[in-house]
Amino acid sequence: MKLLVVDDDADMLAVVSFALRQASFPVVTANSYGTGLAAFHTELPDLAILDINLPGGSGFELCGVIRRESNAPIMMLTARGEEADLVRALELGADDYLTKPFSPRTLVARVKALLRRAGQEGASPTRAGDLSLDAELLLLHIGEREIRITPLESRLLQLLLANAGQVVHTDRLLVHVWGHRGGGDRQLLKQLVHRLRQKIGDDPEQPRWLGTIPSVGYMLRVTPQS
Amino acid sequence: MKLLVVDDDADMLAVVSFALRQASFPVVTANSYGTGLAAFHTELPDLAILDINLPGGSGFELCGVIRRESNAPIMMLTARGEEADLVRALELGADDYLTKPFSPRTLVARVKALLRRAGQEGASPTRAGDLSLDAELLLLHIGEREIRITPLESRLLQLLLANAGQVVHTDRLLVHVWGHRGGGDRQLLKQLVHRLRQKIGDDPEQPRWLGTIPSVGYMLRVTPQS
DNA sequence: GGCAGTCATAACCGGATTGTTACCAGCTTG
DNA sequence: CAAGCTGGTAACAATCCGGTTATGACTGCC
Repeated sequence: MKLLVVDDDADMLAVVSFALRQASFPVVTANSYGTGLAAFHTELPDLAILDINLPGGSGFELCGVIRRESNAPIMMLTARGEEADLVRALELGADDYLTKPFSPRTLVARVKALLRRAGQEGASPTRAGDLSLDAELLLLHIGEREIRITPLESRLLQLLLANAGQVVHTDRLLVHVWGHRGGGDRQLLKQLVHRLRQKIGDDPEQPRWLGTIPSVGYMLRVTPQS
Repeated sequence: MKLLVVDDDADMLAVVSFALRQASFPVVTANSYGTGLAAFHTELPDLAILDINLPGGSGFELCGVIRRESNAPIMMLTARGEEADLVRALELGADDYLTKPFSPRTLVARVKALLRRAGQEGASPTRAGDLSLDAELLLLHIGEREIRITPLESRLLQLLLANAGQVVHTDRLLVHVWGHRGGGDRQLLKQLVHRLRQKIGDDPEQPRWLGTIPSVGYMLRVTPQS
């Protein structure tokens, strides 16, 4: 669970991130079109909050680009009296908007509403590289292939995809997939990874997708292995 | 695709329904808590628009009740300066709100955004592919065939048809058909699906219509199985 | 009462999914 | 080198899940 906030106004950025962090959301920020898009790619947030006026390109364009790559909910921030623009944003794929000024409490409530809705409908496939996961249908797409996976494998992939290209620590995987904290259950994870690797045809020695980082965790590779 | 609008103000009701009908949405209306809830049960709309002040019970309560039974998007209508209440509504499960006065264009845009998000745009409630259901007469048409079905089977098909081509989660089916929340009664669903499959002559191994998605739910296939 | 239709409940089966145990190989460390 | 860690693999057991069948309660109808 991670949120991205893009705004060129430093004060606004501070206020918004503070409110969200108070509500215990991890927040990533950016202050321009370029850095915002880059942050979206590297951080893969679960929700994006975009200002309309951005250096380097409008929030509309950013909204459109993000929507083409992802189904993460998008919330637009705007000044008063730009209703026409708002309609345009919603048609571009934004999910909600707030007119400045707004209360932090409202912001948090609407963010929660968007996340709850997005989470319910897991119909939105998450993707990274040539992998695309449909957590609800329990389907994994690898290029042309379509592979049926189990609920546990889906949960595993969910976390790995959300942190594609980054190492995910063993303990985090255990907590996310099984819920219980603490060690002792590494064996389950070994099995799960092993079965998943077999299913997608991955070689642990030369992993194309599921890389092992000894004594740390696993990582989903996004760049085709050189 | 059907929308429900609940408001005790006749003028508001007229304006809203007119705007939505202009955008070619079928609209059902109600003017109180009781009639609203009843209409929701009988009409099974894909989206509900609720005023906060209703005779017979507040829009909040109605929102909560609906959310407990369905995942249909809910939009709240409210007068200015009730922000605290809005937060409450969003926490209760509402997905969006509009403050009066609002422009019809905004209303339609936000309704569309909600529907797109819910992934139900274009779904037709009573027919899909070569299936067509008459819930009143309890008749199911498959191509040329006409099959008599039971009330429970009708309710099952209703939800599946409304989400044709999409997986419908077991819990949602249970809630829709029997009304109980929570699991434990998967057995009933097994039976119901089994009898229905027998009736329409469907093979669970190679389902032409009623597909099983293990550990998720059932799905009505719209594309003739290759 | 007899009958047919509907629905709830339970039991059983086979396959899929998941948990458990064991063993092996490689690496680090003392 | 031995001990102890790691991760990969295999085999097996327990459990879950959906399909099937059987049975009984309940209803409305003749």
